[in-house]
Amino acid sequence: MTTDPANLSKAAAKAEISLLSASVRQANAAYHTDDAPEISDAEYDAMKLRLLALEAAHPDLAKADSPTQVVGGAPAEGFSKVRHRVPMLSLSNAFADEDVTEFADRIRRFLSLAEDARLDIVAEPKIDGVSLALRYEGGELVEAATRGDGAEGENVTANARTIGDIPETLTGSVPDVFEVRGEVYVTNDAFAALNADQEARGEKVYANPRNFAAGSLRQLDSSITASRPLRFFAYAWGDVSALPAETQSGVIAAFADWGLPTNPLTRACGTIADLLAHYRDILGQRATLGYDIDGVVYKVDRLDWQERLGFRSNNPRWAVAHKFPAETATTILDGIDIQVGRTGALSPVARLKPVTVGGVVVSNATLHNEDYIEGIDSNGAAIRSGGRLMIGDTVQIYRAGDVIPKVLDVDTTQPRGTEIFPFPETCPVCGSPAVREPGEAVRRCTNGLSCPAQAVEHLKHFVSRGALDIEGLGTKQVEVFHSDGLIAEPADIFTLRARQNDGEIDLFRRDAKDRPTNQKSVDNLFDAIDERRAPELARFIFSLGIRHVGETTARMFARNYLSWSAFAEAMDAATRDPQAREQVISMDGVGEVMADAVIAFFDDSQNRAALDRLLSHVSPEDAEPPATEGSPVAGKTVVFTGTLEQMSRAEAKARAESLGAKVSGSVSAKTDLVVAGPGAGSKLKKAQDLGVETLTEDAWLELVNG
DNA sequence: GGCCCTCGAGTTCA
DNA sequence: CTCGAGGGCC
Repeated sequence: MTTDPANLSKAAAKAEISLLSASVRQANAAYHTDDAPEISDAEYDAMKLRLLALEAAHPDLAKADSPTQVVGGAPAEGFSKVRHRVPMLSLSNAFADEDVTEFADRIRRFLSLAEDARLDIVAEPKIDGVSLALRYEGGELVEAATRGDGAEGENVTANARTIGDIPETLTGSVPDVFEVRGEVYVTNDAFAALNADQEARGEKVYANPRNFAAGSLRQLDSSITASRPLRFFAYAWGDVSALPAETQSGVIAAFADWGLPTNPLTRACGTIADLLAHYRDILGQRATLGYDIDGVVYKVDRLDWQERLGFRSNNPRWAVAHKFPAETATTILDGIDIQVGRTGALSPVARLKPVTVGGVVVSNATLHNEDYIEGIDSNGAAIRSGGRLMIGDTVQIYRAGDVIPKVLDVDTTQPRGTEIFPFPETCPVCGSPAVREPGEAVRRCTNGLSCPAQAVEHLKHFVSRGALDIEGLGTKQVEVFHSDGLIAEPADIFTLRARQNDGEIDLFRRDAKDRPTNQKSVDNLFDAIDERRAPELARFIFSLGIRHVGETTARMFARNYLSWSAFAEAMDAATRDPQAREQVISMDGVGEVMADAVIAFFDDSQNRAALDRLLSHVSPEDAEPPATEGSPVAGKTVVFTGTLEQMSRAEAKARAESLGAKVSGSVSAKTDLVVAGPGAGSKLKKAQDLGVETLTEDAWLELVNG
């Protein structure tokens, strides 16, 4: 029986506090380092509550370093994060047979293979579950992580250990470090039985097996995970010290030898015809497999080719997911609303009579733009048999990629709606004219940041994950702060603390929704804001919301100019000097449209004023120069021209950039190196005229391969 | 001028 | 996730 904290002597309280602090700290460490909690969450919570009570009764004994003072990361608040050493990327999709043929053609082109060269491809069912990365060291399971956003996932090791299919120890000769990747899923029978059980007990009912698997894997109490019949298939790998084979199929075979479950329908195919036949075979077995699949995954078998093919920004070039036709549903188009985006784009959204598609109730669907409602694409071709959408129409919808609801077609067997939706020619938020530039699909509000909708979307973009990523300042908070007049532009975010201290504003509102409800959360927010006063250069450039400048382009600018001042000066110069503008355009990946968008941004006095206000609170960090150690071409500007025989242009560019070189499209005095294959013309001549060093493809390969 | 690849900006629901 | 558009090559 525990004693009321207030009745304890000072000495007894002090002793208990020190004992509990040590236990809580130990539990924290055990949880974070190896994710094998030595005590249950309930015990942990009880200890922490007792500690809090003691400290409250004896404030003079509460130490600054008490575990109760540590913010974030406590087990009760969720899982610790795991950074993936090799990113967990998604796959590009194929829907039609032709997409698969194109996939193979693209690979042949990239590798410069003959059209009839043998290209073995492994096909396997795409399991509709949750991706999981399992790290084995010395053959022992040491860590399990969810995919998360691909770069960082959650540490669910304790839960993974409860899954029968996942071996604690691998058998046979396993490399020192081997990160196995695969899918956690649940069989349809088990899902139905357990969901019925959940319902009978009045607990959460899951919409579909995938959600069930995801929900089960993310239980904070791993005894709950243990009670769920989760299964696992291994099909890929991440960080490894060595590979057991030279082909995809060889590695999968090794997985099976090591005691990992692999999918029995995995097969290497020598021709596209084989591949498509296997696809149809799997599609035919779909209903009787006993677990959900949503397509077939194809991977290039040879690992040396996989390595050469490499990655696009978001997915590997050597794999594709051939998706099954999506499930559709029929409902009524009740109306169309217009949303105004960050760039002023007017986007129509369909309001639908709620309907279940693929286990989820859908009541909205994107309609993209004016033409889409009319039933035509950007070339004016019909995109559906029913023609223009009318309010009241019966429509067929599906979830693109099993996620985004879309209108597929009008059900013309049903009575048609009668009301035409007149697409507005003024902004529904601010009333300014909304114009559609000739040749463009989108109609935009012309009021810029003076339009409240654009202003608030701009703020949301500024704090979003790829931009400044301010914790505690999400979509909801930005909306409320904006409408309550606390922030009008990004700079205002950084004066919140000062204005609060001066009593100019009061963020703290116990009654208002989505406003901080206590001093602690206000302070946390201020701290999170202060943490972003020196943002990475790339994030800062992206956060400005310049048209055509997304995450990738911002990163490219940052890599190129390395500091904010260099970037700003270059853009500034380009507003006055046509030659400086040409220099911007000469960057690989930047053309006239992008360059002019950035230049126009810097040329606008309102933007400049807002930027100056922001820069009085924020100092972007200089970007890291690329890793140049041992690279013979670091920092050099390289141009490829002519036909490359041993590698594709894309491959050459990726390789050069990974060695710290800048790849440009045109030759100038700033060019250090021109790599010329056969058939090189004007660029080679210009290089020779300018006295720029030129290399043959062979010489280039020798240089970079050392 | 046309084709292919990539990026940006829009989107849903739990 | 998808569509439209920009950039670069042929």
